[in-house]
Amino acid sequence: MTLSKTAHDLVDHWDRGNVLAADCPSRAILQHLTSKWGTLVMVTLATGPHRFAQLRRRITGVSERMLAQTLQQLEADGFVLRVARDVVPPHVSYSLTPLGVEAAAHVIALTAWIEGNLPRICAPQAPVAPELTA
Amino acid sequence: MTLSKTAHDLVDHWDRGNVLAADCPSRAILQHLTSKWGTLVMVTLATGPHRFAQLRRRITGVSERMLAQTLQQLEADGFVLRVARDVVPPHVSYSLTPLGVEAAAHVIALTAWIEGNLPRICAPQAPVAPELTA
DNA sequence: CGGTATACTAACAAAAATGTAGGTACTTCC
DNA sequence: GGAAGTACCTACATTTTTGTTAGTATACCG
Repeated sequence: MTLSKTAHDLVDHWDRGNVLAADCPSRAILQHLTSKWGTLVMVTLATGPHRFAQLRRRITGVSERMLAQTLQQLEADGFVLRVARDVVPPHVSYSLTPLGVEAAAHVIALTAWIEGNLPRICAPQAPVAPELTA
Repeated sequence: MTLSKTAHDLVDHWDRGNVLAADCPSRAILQHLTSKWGTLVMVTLATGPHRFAQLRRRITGVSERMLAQTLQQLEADGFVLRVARDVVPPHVSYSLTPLGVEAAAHVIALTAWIEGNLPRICAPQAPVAPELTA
């Protein structure tokens, strides 16, 4: 009986993820973490807990809607922790969970590499491709 | 004259990127690398050169259109190299440039972490959030 | 000779992401 | 007292992304 299917393990046979498989849950997680704002939220929260408005000010360009949505998603995935104090002018604090800290380490490595190598990346090729710029 | 603006350096004063700034070019690069298919293409090409149809078969779920678009973008950014042999049934080979190899290392670290920790991520929380699942 | 494969592009359509505006309930600052 | 700040949500509008279908020129397989 060593090859039982254990049927429930992870909703499916994904005891180990495979992002190249379209229906593997790992792909959804990857999308959340690498979404336009998800990455930036992770990077920012890695520097310490932030309040909603505070995040919004640091991450230039996010709308309230997108920030809220992104935070909820990351919270659902277990990467960020939301702590709300029930006071009258609302006070909510967002921070990374232990799992979030691990994940953040990787996205930070990527963003840091990009930031540090921007000159190399922008310089040579990339002749201002007309429509691919955006 | 040590503080000249050198006006062109990087289209702007971005000698070092800052993804938190909305108009910093690093943010666009980040988007390309972390786009839905961009990440998967990088991961796949990191295992060696691939032809178009080959990539399409390995990355489950991409449409031809998206794959072509993604490849062009990554090529413009200087991460992938496209080599076309002008033969009648077209033969094109895609591979990572040295810059691409460096970038790929980071996205691979992230995807590998996710794949390896899927049980931890899916297990506890994430009670199948109704609409955030997708 | 008909079907399949290659590497795409163009045109059109549908779906998903994102932005905007307005509202809430109450407090602090000027 | 009026303005601004807090942390959001809801509805609506727009933008972006993604998918679908068809087409190209030619060669190989049976």
